[in-house]
Amino acid sequence: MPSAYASSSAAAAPLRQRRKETRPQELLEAALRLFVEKGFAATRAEEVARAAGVSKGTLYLYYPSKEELFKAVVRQNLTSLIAEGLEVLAQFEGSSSDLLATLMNTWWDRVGNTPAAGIHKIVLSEVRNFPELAAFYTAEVIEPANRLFTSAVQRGVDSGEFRPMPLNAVAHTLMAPMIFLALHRHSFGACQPACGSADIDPLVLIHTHLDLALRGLQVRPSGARPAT
Amino acid sequence: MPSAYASSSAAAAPLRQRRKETRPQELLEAALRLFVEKGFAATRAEEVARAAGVSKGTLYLYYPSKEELFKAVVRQNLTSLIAEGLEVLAQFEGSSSDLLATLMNTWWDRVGNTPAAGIHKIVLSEVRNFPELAAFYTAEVIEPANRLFTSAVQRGVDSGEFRPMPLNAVAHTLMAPMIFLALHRHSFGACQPACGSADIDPLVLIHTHLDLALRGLQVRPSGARPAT
Amino acid sequence: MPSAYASSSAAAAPLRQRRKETRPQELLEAALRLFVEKGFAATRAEEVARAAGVSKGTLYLYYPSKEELFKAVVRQNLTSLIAEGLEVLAQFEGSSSDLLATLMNTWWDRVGNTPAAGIHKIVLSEVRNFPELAAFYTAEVIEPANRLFTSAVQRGVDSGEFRPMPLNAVAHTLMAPMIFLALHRHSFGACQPACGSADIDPLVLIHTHLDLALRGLQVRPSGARPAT
Amino acid sequence: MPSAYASSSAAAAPLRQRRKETRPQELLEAALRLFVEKGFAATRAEEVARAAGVSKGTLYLYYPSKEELFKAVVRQNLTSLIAEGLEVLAQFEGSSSDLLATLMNTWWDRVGNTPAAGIHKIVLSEVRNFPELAAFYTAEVIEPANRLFTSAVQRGVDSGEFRPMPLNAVAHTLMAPMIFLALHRHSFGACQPACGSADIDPLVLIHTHLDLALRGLQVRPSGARPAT
DNA sequence: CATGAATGAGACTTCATTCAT
DNA sequence: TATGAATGAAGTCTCATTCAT
Repeated sequence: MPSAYASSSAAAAPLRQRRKETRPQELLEAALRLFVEKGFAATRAEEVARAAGVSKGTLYLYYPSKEELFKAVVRQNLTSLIAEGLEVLAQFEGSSSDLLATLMNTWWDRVGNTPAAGIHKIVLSEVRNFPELAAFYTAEVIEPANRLFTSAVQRGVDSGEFRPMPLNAVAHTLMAPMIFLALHRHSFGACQPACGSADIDPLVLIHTHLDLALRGLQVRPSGARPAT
Repeated sequence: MPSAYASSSAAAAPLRQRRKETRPQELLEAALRLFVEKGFAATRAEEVARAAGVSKGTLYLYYPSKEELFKAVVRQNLTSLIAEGLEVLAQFEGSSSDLLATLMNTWWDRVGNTPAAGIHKIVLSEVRNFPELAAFYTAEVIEPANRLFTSAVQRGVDSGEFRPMPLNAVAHTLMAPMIFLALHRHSFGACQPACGSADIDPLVLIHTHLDLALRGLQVRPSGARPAT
Repeated sequence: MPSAYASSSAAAAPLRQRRKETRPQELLEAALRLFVEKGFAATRAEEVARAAGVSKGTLYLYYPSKEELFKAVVRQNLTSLIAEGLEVLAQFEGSSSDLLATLMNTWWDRVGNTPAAGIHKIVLSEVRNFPELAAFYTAEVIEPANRLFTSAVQRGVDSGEFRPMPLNAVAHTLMAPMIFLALHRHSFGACQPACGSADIDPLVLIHTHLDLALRGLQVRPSGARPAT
Repeated sequence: MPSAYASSSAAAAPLRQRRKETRPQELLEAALRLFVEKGFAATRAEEVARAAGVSKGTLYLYYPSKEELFKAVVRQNLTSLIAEGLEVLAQFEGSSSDLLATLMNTWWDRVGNTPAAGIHKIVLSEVRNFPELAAFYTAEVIEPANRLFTSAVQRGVDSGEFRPMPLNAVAHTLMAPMIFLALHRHSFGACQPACGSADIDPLVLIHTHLDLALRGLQVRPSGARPAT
């Protein structure tokens, strides 16, 4: 019965189709996790494929080489990283202290505390072997993040809320403790519990860091309290 | 022609020099440089040997495996690091603000600004593949450094100079910006000039960071100025 | 020219044949031959692979190490050996002298005169470097073979056909000349013709050995003649 | 004081001299033991040197290569092997049965039960990688031993004591059980106790073997008993 | 599209041999 | 003569990549 065959294959097609479209995503997720866990070189192509539920050959159907897969992982995770931050800044109304507090807490919730934070660790570890990624990552992640925090600080200075200080250095100082914590959680933190600084409570860290930094920034630190 | 012979033999470096005493040091130096540059996995054993001016086999005369070489690099560059800081703390006389400023500047001069700073980057990148290294590094580097800064802050709190705050979080916040800068200089910073946050002047960063942090810490931040 | 294409494609053997089913057997055969010829250590893994018509990597697809390949060779060539003899013993009807004669002739046909006899030579040569192989080979080959001959002699003693004698020593004495001949053929015998005791006709040896041994064993040696 | 120096160096010289002359012997002994234990390929040149109490370089002062050392080991141990047997045969007076019994017991005491028996195992294991040894060993050891036993049997046949039988096959049968036992003791026997046929008592074996073989050989086996 | 058997360049490591001391 | 540091060819094994099915 031709019609029966036709309808059955027609029914199956969408599933295949959907599969085909989600494959890259599944591969990138598996690759991200494994690259973060074991590093680029120590992760075998077949491991990634298996973790994504496909065979070795299929991986190469979507990415021509392990290196290209690596770059794709970085690129794909960058778009989300960037989108996160810019959203927040755009429509914020309130004091600049509250803005910084919101940025940090949001970053931690949406990036630092998710597997995506591992992306920074991989890039940090591997850029020297993938020079082309450097400019890319700098332009797409580091610079925007810098601008984000720089702008937030500038906003506070303009309004008279913050003391005037070297913006780049301040932005760096504001971001470093959180990113550094995320880095450590993806390296030392993965071993024994309480190994390294993994025993630091991220929320306490953010609160304390804001407490310190805002008091340091504010012209009149008296009443300022970070909003957690 | 005697003179010809003399000059030629003077020019020809001996192919097989016997230098058991200095070899380990030379190998460790070459290994440090290459591991920091390319990562552990991407550095071939023979490269290290050649960089140290010896053959592949000679490397294995001194270190039984590439992994042990790596551990030796870490160990050698750490022993001195730890001692430095503890000394400073022990004999310091002056305000705790000045103590923190001194610690940071010293760290930058002796570690952050030397190739040894690259060690932290390698360890961060590779530690998940070397579980035993994790415990070692945590015990020998991370914990002592934490204790060092924790003690310094505690000293300030005890003397009434600093506000009481969560010590671990404060210590982390104090160290992160500097170490993070060092990490970046060994990854993004090695590519194009002014790529990443490599364009931040370390001295400005330290000064600004201290300015912020001390003002945040101090009970009476009015007159406090970091000593650079 | 279609015919030209056809003939040329028929002549060109496919470079990458997929034959998962038959590969292990081919590899084991090649390994047996080479190990017997050159010894375990002197045979390179790649040689075995090439001899089986595959590449180095393919060998490791089927056997995780050269040592495991060696063990597989031993196992494969042994399982059948043991079964053979036990069967013969089980269903034999006739005098014990005839049983011994049959066992020896069978062993020579199925083992001594086949490449499998070389196995004993390899194991003998290499066993001190493979302690676990020693236990395996002893349990799977030496002990069963001893039991086989011991039982056959015991059978003759029980029926009054043979004199009572130390069974282990008799079994050893019965097997030694044949195995020893096989050993020599795989060592000295492989060099020049008529080198060593390779010039001994195995059939004459077996006949003579049986003639001697049975006459020695039998209570009434008068009429006994080995059946060749 | 020149005289003091002179006399002291004169006193030391003989020691050195003696040392120099015993070195080869010490090296050969160490090499024999290690080659028997681990095989030729698995024995490192440095091991041999250390076992002989000298450094790696010194070994090469006496033997130009590991292969030559191996050949020297074989050669040196052959001369003694051969001498042993020929002596015995020459001046024997008594029955041929007693002669065979004497030959076997002597061989076991002087060869089979000494480390020198290991020589046969090494040669057996390695001849195929050292073809030049084959002819040498055959001519110097195997053939003489064959002649020795062949002659003894011939002697018995000539005197009417033994039945006429194929001499080569009889000689092989007579020697095999003892040599085979020695081989096993140097391979399987070195592992766990009671591993392989190592649990056979050599004296029981020889006695039983002679009991069997002589009874098989003798025209009138009635009164014959091997003299142990 | 998907598979996984097959490939082979390349990495780590060993060790026979050399040679400066 | 004796040493042992140094060498580098060679071997085992891995794994990114290809391709017949």
